[in-house]
Amino acid sequence: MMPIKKGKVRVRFAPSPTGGLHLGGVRTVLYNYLFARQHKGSFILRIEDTDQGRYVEGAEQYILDCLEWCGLEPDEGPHKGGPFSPYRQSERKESYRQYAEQLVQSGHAYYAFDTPEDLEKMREELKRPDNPSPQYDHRVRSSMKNSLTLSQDETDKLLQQNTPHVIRIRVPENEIVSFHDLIRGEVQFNTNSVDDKVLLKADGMPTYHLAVVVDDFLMQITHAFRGEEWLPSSPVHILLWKYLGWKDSMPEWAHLPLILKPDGNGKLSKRDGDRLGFPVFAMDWKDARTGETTQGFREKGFLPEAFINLLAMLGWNDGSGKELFTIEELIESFSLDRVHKSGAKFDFEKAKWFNHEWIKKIDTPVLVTALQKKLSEKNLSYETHYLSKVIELVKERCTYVNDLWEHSVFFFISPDPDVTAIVSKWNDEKTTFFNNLMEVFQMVQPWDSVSLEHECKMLATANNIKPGEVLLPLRIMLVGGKFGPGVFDIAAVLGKQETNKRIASTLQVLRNNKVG
RNA sequence: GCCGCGUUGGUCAAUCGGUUAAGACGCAUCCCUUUCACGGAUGAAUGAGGGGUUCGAUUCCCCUACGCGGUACCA
Repeated sequence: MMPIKKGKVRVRFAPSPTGGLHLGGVRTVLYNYLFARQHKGSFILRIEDTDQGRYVEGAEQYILDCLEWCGLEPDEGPHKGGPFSPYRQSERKESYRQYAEQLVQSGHAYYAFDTPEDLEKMREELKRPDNPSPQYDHRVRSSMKNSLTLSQDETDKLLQQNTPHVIRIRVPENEIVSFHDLIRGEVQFNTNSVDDKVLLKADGMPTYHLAVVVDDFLMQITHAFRGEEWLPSSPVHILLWKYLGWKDSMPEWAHLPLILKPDGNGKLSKRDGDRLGFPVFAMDWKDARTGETTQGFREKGFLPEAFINLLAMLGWNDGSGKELFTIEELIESFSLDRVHKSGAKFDFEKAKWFNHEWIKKIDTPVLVTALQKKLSEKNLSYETHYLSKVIELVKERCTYVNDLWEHSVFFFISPDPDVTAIVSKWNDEKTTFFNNLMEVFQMVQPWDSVSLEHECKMLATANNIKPGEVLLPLRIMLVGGKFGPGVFDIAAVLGKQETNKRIASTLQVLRNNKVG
């Protein structure tokens, strides 16, 4: 059993506005959500709606739509408020400066007046083959223009003149920062390899480093889950919790393994999806810069249940070999100590398998609704009862929800039978047989698959025809080609009138064909 | 370069010192189905390398190799 902090569990998800909700992002939300639900806690959505200081149109709505589709409803968030409003980054920006100033007062941060050019010059001058990217750290800060090297008067003067400046954390020399990660155990860093990260930018906006710590503290977050790419900056965050005097309120950390591209290694990116032909976003994602839209899992025809299921299994399992989980079962059995340490390559074939399984498993009405939507696009309308029967027959052959239509068109539109496969073997005996079959079908009671098959085969035997010789023709008459579920199942659903109508019309086609 | 994290079949992975090293996806073959799928059966395929510790290491420790992540006034 995982040691849980005292007090109510509070977890948060804080997506950036420019990335779309990709696989890794959704998995992070999912694990947050599962953990919160399991511990009867709160799942908080804190949204970043600005990028480089500019408001990103539609970012918030996109995130909310994705979460809704996935069924991962936050308990607190920008759209529904909560005790720690506001939940939008753009509405919180005013409050960060005081915390940065507080750190300056206590000696754990300092003002830095270096211009971007100064920084570039420093990096260029200190660059060595064995140190290609020099950091602004305890070794170099003494030779830079900041409140540690300037006198108090000079500093005050620069501040009064509104000289552009940032506030940087003053990382101590040669100290060990260690913390416990719920997934990785004890993790240690020597502060000598940690640089003096900017906390407050020249435009007055906080960097992520300051913002997460302040926000997590103010929102009383108890458990912080994020991608493994954040592990290297965690010592900065730990130091901030300590220097702000909040060490006792620091959340438990969990750095989740990365989701990797299927070929080669490396983090999965949007480009990999484009390149390899599969979605990486939960829903269609329109890139604000290029105006390009990339297809999402929803639009591709994935069931949210399947999407959630496959994502949950990418980095976690319950140890029993079970792979199909409902969200309730996931809440029940999820545990952080069974989350893997290493990244998992995304396998789209396996993702398709999950969806296929879920299409077979999900309640028919869900699929009926999906099919109805497609039908209304075609200006067709059928009653639910009929659609349910159709879906029962075709769902097991569908990988995507969108396949339902293609696999069932012939139930709604009379096919144009492709007689090429049967015309060469056609003869008068078969014409007679099918004429008789229509008469037999007219009488058959009850109109179900078993009776139809029985009557058809009886008639064939009586006419000295092998059943196999008439089965393919019958299929082509009813569905138009060599595909689809069992012929008699199809006939049973189509009904007496429609079945006979299709037999008759194909007979007509064959007659014309012969004449022609 | 430095710092950190990781390494069981092609992929996802079980094993928490003793197993013929599960299972799933994919692949191959066969069966079922007088279509196509579904389904069933079978098969090929795995502990990065080297040292320890131990009666015994895939499992614990160290080194090496490899991979990934970070090294920004991006997140």
